Amino acid sequence: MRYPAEETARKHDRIIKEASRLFRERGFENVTVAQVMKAAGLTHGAFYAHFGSKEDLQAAAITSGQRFSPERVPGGKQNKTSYSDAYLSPWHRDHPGEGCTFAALAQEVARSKPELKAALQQRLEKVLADSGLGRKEAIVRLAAMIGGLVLARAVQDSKLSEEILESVREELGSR
Amino acid sequence: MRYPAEETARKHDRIIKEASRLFRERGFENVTVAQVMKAAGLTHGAFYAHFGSKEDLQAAAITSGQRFSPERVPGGKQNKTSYSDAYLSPWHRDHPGEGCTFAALAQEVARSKPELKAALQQRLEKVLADSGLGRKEAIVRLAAMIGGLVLARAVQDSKLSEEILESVREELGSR
DNA sequence: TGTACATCAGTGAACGCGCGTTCACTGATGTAC
DNA sequence: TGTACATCAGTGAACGCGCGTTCACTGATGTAC
Repeated sequence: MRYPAEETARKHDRIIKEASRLFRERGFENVTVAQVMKAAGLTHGAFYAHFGSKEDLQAAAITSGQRFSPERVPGGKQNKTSYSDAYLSPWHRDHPGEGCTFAALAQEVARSKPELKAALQQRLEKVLADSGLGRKEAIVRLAAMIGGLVLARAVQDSKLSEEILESVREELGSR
Repeated sequence: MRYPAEETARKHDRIIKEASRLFRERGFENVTVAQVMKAAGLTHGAFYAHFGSKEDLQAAAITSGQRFSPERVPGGKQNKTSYSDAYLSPWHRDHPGEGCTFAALAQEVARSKPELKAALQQRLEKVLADSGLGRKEAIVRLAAMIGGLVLARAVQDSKLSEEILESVREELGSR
């Protein structure tokens, strides 16, 4: 049946939001269209009323997914914690679904079609512009944070994981 | 039919080598068992005479895959180019199959079973030990290199990609 | 040293399952008159 | 304002394809005697 236009738009946003979360959590390949739709409270058949393909949804998730913010980290609302400290926190490591898109999906994007790379690039340019730092410094600091977080997530031993986070935290803090 | 033991061992190594290359190039999920076996000059049915499952092969590829080395970069044999300059070269960016395992597969490993994380961790410890640097400095530099390379691979515009590589290269060079 | 037999890497067909996508159908909304 | 009809988001079954894995079979190798 037909639904009010406003309600449809809300559902559309919900699909993107849930997709963005699930994709970061498990990667594009490990999330099915049906899972996204279920998380959005719909059935999978309705998906194609909103997007042309799963790949279109991936692009929308990269473009419109919410940004990582230190305020999301528990205890991070007090402005004691710097951006890099929040980024390299155990909480961020353990919650990729609520975290940085680059640290979660960049490698998959690197193997994907130009459209996805373009979406990620646009997001990156925004992050660099909003950093309040010089362009080169913003790039270098972001690279270190991403590399550190990715490594911390990929090792088994939590001691080593903490050591990685702390090493990069210290390095970026002492400037 | 039965084959000489030595020949079988050579085939086993070839499977791991080709898998390691293909996995880094396209990611675990985008490489099929049949493709690996074909690259190794065999048919897919023989795979289970060598490995218990695709996941076992992933672990073997991480453990035994060849390391990235500056000598593999064209023009990198002359010791003019430092490790970080070779790592952050356009050649490395464009040849993930011959490149760093962490920059190619760490995000997928982060979402995988403990066995894969353990394999990656072992590899990481070896890299850190062989770096000839202090532990903290080795971690920080590696994180920056990985993050830089991953970003450079994930954007669409080659100008931006070069800018990322150069920014991190400069940063790591000036020490 | 020679002979009989067990082993096992390899082949290629087949199985089973999951996933992206399609499709016939529904019925409230929005529009034309 | 009221009525008739077209629209289209949503449902759930079904399709088609690819992939990991299994299996019956082959035949040279390696072993037991």
